[in-house]
Amino acid sequence: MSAPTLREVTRQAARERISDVAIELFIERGYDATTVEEIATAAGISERTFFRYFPTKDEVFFSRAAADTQTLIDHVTARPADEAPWVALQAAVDSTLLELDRAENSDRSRTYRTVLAHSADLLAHQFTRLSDALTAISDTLWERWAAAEDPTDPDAKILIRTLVSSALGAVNEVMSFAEDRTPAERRRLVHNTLSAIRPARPDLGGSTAG
Amino acid sequence: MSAPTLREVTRQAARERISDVAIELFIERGYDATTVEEIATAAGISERTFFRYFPTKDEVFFSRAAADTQTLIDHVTARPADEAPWVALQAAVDSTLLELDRAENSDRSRTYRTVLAHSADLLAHQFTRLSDALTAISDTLWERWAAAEDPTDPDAKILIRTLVSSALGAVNEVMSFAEDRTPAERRRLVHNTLSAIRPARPDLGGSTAG
DNA sequence: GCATTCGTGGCAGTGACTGTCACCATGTTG
DNA sequence: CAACATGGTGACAGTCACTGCCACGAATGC
Repeated sequence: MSAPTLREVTRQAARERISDVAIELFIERGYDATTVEEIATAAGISERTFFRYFPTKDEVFFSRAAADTQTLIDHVTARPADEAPWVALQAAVDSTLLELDRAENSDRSRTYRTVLAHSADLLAHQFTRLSDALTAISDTLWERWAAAEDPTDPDAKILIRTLVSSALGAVNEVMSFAEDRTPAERRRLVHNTLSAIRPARPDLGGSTAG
Repeated sequence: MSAPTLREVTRQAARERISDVAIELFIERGYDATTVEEIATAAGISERTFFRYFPTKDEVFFSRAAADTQTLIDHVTARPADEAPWVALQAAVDSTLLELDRAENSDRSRTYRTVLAHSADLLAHQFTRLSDALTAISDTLWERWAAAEDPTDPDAKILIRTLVSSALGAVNEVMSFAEDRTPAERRRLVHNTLSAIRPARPDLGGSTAG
């Protein structure tokens, strides 16, 4: 987009260095047991400066871990605009999982999940992040649906939200409770679960498989 | 059950008095803007004593607001043990909504939702509470299913979890985004949404309506 | 009457933040 | 080159949720 200033580049580099150090500490001793002061000292800065780079302690974790939900959002956006919401969503979930299961990605995300699972605090914030993703995806799908159908329909938005909620829930459950399965197995589980859902109204995208 | 000690009765009374005062303050000036010290002072106790009655600040809120999820759990438990998971869940959701929509209940829960919606912090904890409910309900349904079918099936537990996740998600979405509808309308929305979900496997409870 | 136990308040401390200020290294301008 | 504005930084004090510790007083048990 716009030319990044020297300052912006430096700042971004600093951010990454801090989060590298932080995540290393999180893995080593857990999120809760790591203080911001320790992160700052390990990164060679003061605690005050840490908070100039990250608004909260958990942001330093999610700055790296949030890639997954963003990928899903991107894949939804990449779908053809005239596709029905539920069809687009299913396809986006499929292709997102396929992408995330690639090589080095899965190592990284397994590590993050471990850190996440050991901190109730972090987990709580993860839920609100999922909730934000739900809103982002639902809004995108709703706008597209509204352009083609009836933008004044009062039920559509909420029905779309529940569909997205189900999809995110399914992915989250499988990722959390089927860590030991192969990526292909996980994808199959998610796919089967989503296939069993047929939107309450055909205009939202009834199953194409009859 | 067991005879409540005099101490237990006094303690419970104190807890209720504190949470009454606290929730009044939350409504008046918002959750985040209310400090524990203010609650304690208003209740005529010290801050230290407050934390002997409630482990955290949000607990004082949820001690009153958690009734809804507990009602759902109860209704699931009340279902016949041999009923398929998804059938039991749908029925439990229906009857729970019916019960919660009764008279004075809905005023109270609207107030709570208002407080909740204005605090990101509180909302995050609400999600973890929903997650706990998800686990409780899923465990109950799984145990029943396992007794009748195959307890060693590796997929069952996770498939049940995704079903419960969808159900809770649907209820949550409707309650959050259809506040302005009539209770009957909300129940219809939830019911329709859940009817559109057919478990990936018939043993988990395919729709009875063909 | 005395000891034990329990509920309470006071107080100090921790950890995540925020506001303020002074310092210093920039880069800019005359 | 000197005066100046700009922005990043650390030090410090303060807030708020929460915890551990101790001492006091009141109810309880023998």
